[in-house]
Amino acid sequence: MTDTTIRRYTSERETKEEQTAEEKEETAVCPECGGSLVSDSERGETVCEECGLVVEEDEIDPGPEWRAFDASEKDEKSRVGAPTTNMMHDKGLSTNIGWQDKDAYGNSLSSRQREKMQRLRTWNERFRTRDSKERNLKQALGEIDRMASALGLPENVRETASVIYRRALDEDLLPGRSIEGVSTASLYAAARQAGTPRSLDEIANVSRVGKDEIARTYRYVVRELSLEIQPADPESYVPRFSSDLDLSEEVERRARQLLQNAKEEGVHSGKSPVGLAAAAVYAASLLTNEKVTQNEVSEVANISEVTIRNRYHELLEAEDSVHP
DNA sequence: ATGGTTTTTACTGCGTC
DNA sequence: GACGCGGTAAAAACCAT
Repeated sequence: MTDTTIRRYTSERETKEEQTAEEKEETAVCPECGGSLVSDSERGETVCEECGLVVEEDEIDPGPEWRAFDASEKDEKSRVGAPTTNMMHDKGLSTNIGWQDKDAYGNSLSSRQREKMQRLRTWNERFRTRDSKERNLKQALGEIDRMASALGLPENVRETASVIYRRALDEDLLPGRSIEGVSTASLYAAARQAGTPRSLDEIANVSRVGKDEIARTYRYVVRELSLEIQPADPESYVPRFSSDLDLSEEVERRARQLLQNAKEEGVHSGKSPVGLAAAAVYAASLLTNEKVTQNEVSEVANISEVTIRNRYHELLEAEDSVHP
């Protein structure tokens, strides 16, 4: 690294001291060979140009964290100013009006002035939070949209999800939770409400937050907004699975029938709806001679083959006891 | 935290192509 | 021999308490 780079780091605020210090360093000589020394601020070392001897190590780099190539980058990357944070809706950049009722010189304000400042504080706060909610919403809706299209969910589900999110926002459910998490939970809830459920795993795959956080947030949102969401109906998975497996309408119809019988027999309780649906599709494919393997079904349903086996036996038993 | 239930994992044996 | 299928035991995950 040459000294031109060093200059660039500090060009804006080069002071006399820095310049003289720099010159002193460059005119210093290597104790080994007498060659001139060069400081490499990127490595934090001072080395001899001639023999490569490292004279100083672990120096502190006085420059900004990264190289800046133009004025705007310099603004972003300089060490000056309060750190921005995502913890606050506006990254901590908005204006706050102090509470002390002092002017810039520290003198107390007249009562008239005090009232004025109080009104300003009130309005400032109002605008700021309204803006923040809108920004928040905008981001969340974008996120919901992204995930919904990734999952192939229709328009009405997105609508429902945004409504849920908006309610969560209005009820002040957001503090302490991430926008990502709440929007994902809203989408999950909406998909279930609309009868086109996606499993937690599928949702987690397209979301930026992990499965457990989604589940936690989902429970919370459902409870706080007292949303009524029934456990997913196995039948609602059937169309998706059968179309993923290129199966006919006939199979789909048969699978539904199996599930309805099972429902009347009360076979499913506590069993995962996805497993039931997968088993029904598999059983139906056998009954209609459009065989798919257990493995294929387990792939599209994200369920183990063992579960499919267990469930489809139960389904067939239920079918027998209803039918001849 | 705990215990009961369900699901998954891993392994095995059997029959078929 | 690879594949599909069935079964089992033990581990892991889930859920209500």
